[in-house]
Amino acid sequence: MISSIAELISDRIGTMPAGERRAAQTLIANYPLTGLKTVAEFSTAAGVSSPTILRFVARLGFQNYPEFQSALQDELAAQLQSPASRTLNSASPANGGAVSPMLEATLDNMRETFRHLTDKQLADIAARLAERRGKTFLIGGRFTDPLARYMAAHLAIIQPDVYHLAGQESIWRDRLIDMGKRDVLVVFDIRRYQESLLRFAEKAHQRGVQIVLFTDQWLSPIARFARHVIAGRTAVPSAWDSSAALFVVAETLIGAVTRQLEAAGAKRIRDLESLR
Amino acid sequence: MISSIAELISDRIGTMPAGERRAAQTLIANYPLTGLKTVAEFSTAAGVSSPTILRFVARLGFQNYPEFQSALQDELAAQLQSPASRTLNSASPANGGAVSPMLEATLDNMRETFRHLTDKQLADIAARLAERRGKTFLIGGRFTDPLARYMAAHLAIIQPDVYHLAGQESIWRDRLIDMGKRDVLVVFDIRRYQESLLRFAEKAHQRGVQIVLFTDQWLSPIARFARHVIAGRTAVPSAWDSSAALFVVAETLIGAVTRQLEAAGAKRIRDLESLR
DNA sequence: CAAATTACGTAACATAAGATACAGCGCTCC
DNA sequence: GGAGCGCTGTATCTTATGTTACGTAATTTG
Repeated sequence: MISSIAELISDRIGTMPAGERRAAQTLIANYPLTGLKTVAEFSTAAGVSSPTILRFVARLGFQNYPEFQSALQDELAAQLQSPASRTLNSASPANGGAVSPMLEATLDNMRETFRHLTDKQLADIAARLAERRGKTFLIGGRFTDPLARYMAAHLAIIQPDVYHLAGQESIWRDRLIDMGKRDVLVVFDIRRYQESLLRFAEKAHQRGVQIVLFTDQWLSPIARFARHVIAGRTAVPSAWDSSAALFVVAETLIGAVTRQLEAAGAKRIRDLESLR
Repeated sequence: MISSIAELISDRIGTMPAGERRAAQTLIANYPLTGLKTVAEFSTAAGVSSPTILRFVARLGFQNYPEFQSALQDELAAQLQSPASRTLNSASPANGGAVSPMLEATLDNMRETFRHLTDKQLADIAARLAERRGKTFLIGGRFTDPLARYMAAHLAIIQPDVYHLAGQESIWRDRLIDMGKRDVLVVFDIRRYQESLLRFAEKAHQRGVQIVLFTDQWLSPIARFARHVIAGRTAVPSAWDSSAALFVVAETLIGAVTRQLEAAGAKRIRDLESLR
């Protein structure tokens, strides 16, 4: 079974004429980057003419050059998104037993998620959430609503005016009237994206509410209205998508906000304690 | 020092207008592949127009789009040649910030949690949950209730008689009357352990209910009554404990139960779809 | 050794890509 | 509430990219 283009090439390189073989070797030499460049660049890199390159990709079975490039990009995307295959996880060496591939995938998802997330982004979002000028609303979809609850439960302790929007759509909608420019709406929405959330986010956006979106790597349509977008990896060997990466980001944010509000928050926590 | 384009983007994303920010977010979401496609593809992926993409790359300091793509390719080439540096340097190398320790601690927690958890234990619990002789109840504490909800939301799809116990203590207590030997109660309880949960678990235990307990490494007193105990690591450099490890265990279990119920579950899911 | 076939490059072509000009709109700031 | 500014999208244009046709050179075969 031939799965990658590299394999396909080495499979057929024996039957190729000289010029095309040079093209093949050049591509393999620093795969797959040469293939992502233009035909002209590829051809000069290989020291052959453009038509030779085109005949080369035609021989591989592609209809035209763009199709060939798309295939390479897809392959690259698959590689970049699941480093699992190559990353011989150094941190869990003494693991003779087949520990859950689920765990491995989840750990990879988290690393990947944070790789695409800079400290600055997180700090910006934390600052926004810590800024006590307005209210904070949290809402989630079918499976992600618990994440919204989790975050709300923590934030509500360290600062006032934190509200989790639960229940029926009509209930949230009525809360829109309380929402304005100074407020923040945290939305969790992963595939399959929910129409109701989109409608709600749009209306909130129209009212000037700043939206922080937690979504998956394919980006919920709500990204359109969001001030900040956090794209978490969700792919795991299961029938369900994993929200674990988003959960960790949420915890990280909770920690960051807590740190920023330390002074004020500490007093608040003392006050809360004394209320019990 | 700004070394990668991803950093450059997150550095300037704050100063960008809405449309360009969407472009930036889309690119970061699956970096760098979107940037290697054509302007048209990039623009539709981001939901903006082509000129916005071009303005975006111009703002990053590139003369034109091809120059931008070349830069991305160079970066990718460097990455592909030394896969080791990928996981290390990542998108946030200069990590004076407090983000990475949080992630590292969380990842360690998960590894530790699973190290103390055998495949057999997980399989046993999954089997118990998949066994459709009785009902499944889920309940959680102040911060862990969302985990119970999350698990309930998934289990309820693949099998009947799954109930999340929410709201006031008196409400759960009344549900005890429906619970018996054939039933399973999943409890989430981490420090500071809640009296109310303990009381409830004890009564359920007296009625012969099988208890599956998610707790921290210090073990909630409910462990005394539990048939299965999952002890997750919770320590992170934050004012709060982390429930992330328990979350991942929960997801793993959801996956395992789903697999066991595959045949029956698939039919059930089809039936559900047809109800919409 | 000669003839035919295949491979390769040059050059012209068509197409699709990136770039630009401009107008409308929304937003912010008086 | 009004004026100004800045952002965004549509439509147009230009560039350069991929593609094809054709002639020449190399290679193989009878």
